[in-house]
Amino acid sequence: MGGESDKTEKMIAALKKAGIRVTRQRIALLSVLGDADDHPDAVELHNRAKEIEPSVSLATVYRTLSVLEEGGVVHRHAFDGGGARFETSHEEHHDHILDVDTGEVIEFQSDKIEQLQDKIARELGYEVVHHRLELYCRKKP
Amino acid sequence: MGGESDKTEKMIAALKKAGIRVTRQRIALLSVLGDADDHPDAVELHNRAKEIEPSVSLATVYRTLSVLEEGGVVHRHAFDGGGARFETSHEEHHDHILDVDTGEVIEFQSDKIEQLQDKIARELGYEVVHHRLELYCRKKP
DNA sequence: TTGGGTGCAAATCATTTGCAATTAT
DNA sequence: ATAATTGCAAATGATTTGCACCCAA
Repeated sequence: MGGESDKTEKMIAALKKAGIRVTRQRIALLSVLGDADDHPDAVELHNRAKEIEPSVSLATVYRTLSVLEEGGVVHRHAFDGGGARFETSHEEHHDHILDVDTGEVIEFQSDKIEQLQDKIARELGYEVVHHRLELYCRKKP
Repeated sequence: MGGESDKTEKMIAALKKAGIRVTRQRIALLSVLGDADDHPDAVELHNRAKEIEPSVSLATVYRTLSVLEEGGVVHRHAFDGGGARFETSHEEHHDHILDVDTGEVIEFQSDKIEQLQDKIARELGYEVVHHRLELYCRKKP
């Protein structure tokens, strides 16, 4: 009965469905994740979650993030510098541009690049399991 | 006078030119780096360097790798899992395929992908400072 | 000679884990 | 009831750093 958003409700339903216990601290974290449109790290998520549910510990944030990642609810990114950053997984696959000056993250998607990756791997006798493409960029003057 | 390879001699010359002191431990590390065709991490490089110069400490390996990286002599990669891995910088830029089963690293190069990256960034108002493309792959059956 | 370089041990940083207490089911 | 989940603090693993000694130039 909290004021969770639609996105959050869906994630909570996903947990229940997967037989994972829905705790106060998990609801807080899911709510924070659902609202975030940036790509926060664990400490930032902890700070935000504490405002909703002061009892959440950083350890639980880390543990829950791992559970959510395994469940496909969030994606973990290891961008250059600092710790891992997270985002709720939305339908379409995408890669990231990182503004080297501001740290801002922009998402983009390119079928062409994906196809070229597959082609390159195939020609070398491999198939791509997953990949990582990050463009560290600066705003054009 | 040592049994250093051509590659190693060049790196030593580069250090001298840059006014960086050429020490016993640095020669050992450069020699190990010159011989490596895999992408070893700091601990592995330390193990190999100790066989040439038993006095090298892991701290010095890390310190020297940072110096070499700043000097453009080596490249540091942060692949998924474990610590950073290093390679001597060769002329041509390239990206990496990582065999998820064996950990093996294969290099590849694609002008087409680079061009697409630039195009995508440009259309979003950015210019690419540097990028990172890693294909985590499995050998085709 | 002398300031940069080194080994060692202690300090960081991000993340994980053991354990006793709590709580969702 | 009872097994999953939690908070806390201590442990981990990779990397960095302070400091007194050492050695390349």
